[in-house]
Amino acid sequence: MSDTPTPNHFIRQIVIDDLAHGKHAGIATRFPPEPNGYLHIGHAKSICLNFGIAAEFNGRCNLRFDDTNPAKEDPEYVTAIQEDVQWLGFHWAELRHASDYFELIYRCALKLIRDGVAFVCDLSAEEVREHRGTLTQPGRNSPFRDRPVAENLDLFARMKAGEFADGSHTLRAKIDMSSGNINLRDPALYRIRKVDHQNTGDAWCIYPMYDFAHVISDAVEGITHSLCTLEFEDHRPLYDWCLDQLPVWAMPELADELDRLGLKPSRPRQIEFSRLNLDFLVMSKRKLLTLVTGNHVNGWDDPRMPTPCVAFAAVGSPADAIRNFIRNAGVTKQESVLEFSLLENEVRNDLDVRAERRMAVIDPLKVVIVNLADSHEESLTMANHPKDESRGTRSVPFSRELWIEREDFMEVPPKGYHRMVPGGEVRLRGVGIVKCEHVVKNSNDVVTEVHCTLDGSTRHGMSGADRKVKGTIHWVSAKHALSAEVRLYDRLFTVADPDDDNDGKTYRDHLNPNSVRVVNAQLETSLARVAAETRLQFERLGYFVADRVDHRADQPVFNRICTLRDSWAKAAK
RNA sequence: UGGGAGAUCGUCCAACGGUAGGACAACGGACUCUGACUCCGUUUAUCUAGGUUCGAAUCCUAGUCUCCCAGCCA
Repeated sequence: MSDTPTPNHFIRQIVIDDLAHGKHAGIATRFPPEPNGYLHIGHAKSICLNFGIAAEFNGRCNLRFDDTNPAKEDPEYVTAIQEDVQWLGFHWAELRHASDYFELIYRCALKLIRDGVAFVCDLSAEEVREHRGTLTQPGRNSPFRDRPVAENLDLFARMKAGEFADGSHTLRAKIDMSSGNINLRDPALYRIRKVDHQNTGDAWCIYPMYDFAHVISDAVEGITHSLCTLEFEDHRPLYDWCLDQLPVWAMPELADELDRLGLKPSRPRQIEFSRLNLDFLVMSKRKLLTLVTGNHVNGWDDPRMPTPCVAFAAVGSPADAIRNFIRNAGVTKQESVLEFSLLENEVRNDLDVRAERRMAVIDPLKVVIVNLADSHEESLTMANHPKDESRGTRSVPFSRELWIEREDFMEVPPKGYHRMVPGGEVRLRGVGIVKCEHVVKNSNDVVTEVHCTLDGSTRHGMSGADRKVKGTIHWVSAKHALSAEVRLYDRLFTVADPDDDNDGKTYRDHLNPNSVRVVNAQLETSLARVAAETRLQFERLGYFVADRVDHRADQPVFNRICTLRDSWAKAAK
């Protein structure tokens, strides 16, 4: 979609160099989510990176579910994740599961045992922890570390056969209990979990750990560049150890299974990059889940959630804007927190060109044009887009009584105020210049009506129409107005870093009580005809989208995507 | 006190021994039938200290700060 050149970054450069040196015939990447939750905008970076690199260099990118922990996973998430990837505009070469490779991974484990570099350990989780040592002290060998190969083979077969209880045995790599890198202190490769798996059912009761399954999955799929986030940096030595021990591209005992699955293995390289973080948001799955279960938001598709497909689609952010935002954010190993305004900027840029304009009044105040007849009624023709004639025009009914935005009138204006004031003039968008002649108040001194006269010589198309006035305000004909529910969303948290609990407060203490405001708005009539999910600009207010599920012609519901930039509000504050 | 990684405007990203540049933000101005969009301008940065070099963000040395790791999670 973008016509700007792809910005370079260190991973892209590695790929370019690898290709230039003939290291690979073609490049292959993968996006490997665990189906244990919904994706959020942080994942979108990985999606854009992996699929983007593959697309740019005519490679392939698989969508692979890293489903090695059946207790936490659910098919609901595998469906949702696929939708997210597609919503972002990407297509996978193959849809795979790590669980597709359980047989291959099992045979790899067998080789490790035969080669004397893996053993069955009878230690409990607690005991393993005690043997592991600490960050500064080396661990101690398991008493089962030197079991003979035959015994390991037998025990591992019995683990697989279901003879042992969960947690009673593990298969562990035999590496180095004194390593400064804790991942190398004889890490677990397999554990027993007698639970059904969302993809393989009850076929297995032993499941490979991430470190073991992921590297083999990468290798058998022929992934050339295995891109992951920074926290896996110190797993890389284990990743490479597995590759050294298990040249899956040259293991005869894997041939039939590889063939069955149509796989062509090669040696992958792991490269780490920093996560995408946004201020005023939390990203951890646990915290997001709490927001949902604690009813702080209305479900995973609440527009305030940082989830890409469900929430961004719900709130109407175009996928293009998300992709541009991520492209502009770059790829580095530096940990960073992006300002939310970067995202908003992309959304506004995108919507400014694509969204048609309409008028809506969110906080109505009655205006009566006293020099028009009671029965006055006409139809004005207004452009749908100020910079794109091809978007056509629409007719907007105009009559004697209108709604304007309450904040567009002030009895005692501050200096610099360009809108309607007693005795002052202002332009009604598409109509002409009106002068405020009189104000009606109720017993509480609240303004209930503003009476104006319309200067006929300034009507649209007349010679006086060019006369300058400071302000132009939007309006809706009261007689024709459509009453509608409009949901005004704001940021979910009041502080830039809700995760910071140094002051003793948690992210829950920083929830914005006004993150959503539901109002009854008055819309121009044409808005009855828009389809759900249509994105529009309500002039001077912001970008809005017709709610994908709740919007109906007879009962319109719009969500605010974001406001327009408002330099007056800023100056007035 | 172990292992791994990272430090450039307020924020993010460039600069790969040769003028520290861009985006966003902020500020000022122009334009405007959206206080939008657009346009113009301004402010602000190389973690510190040494060294090498005609020349250092970049190379070397020594510090400092930040992040990650002690799941049979990923």
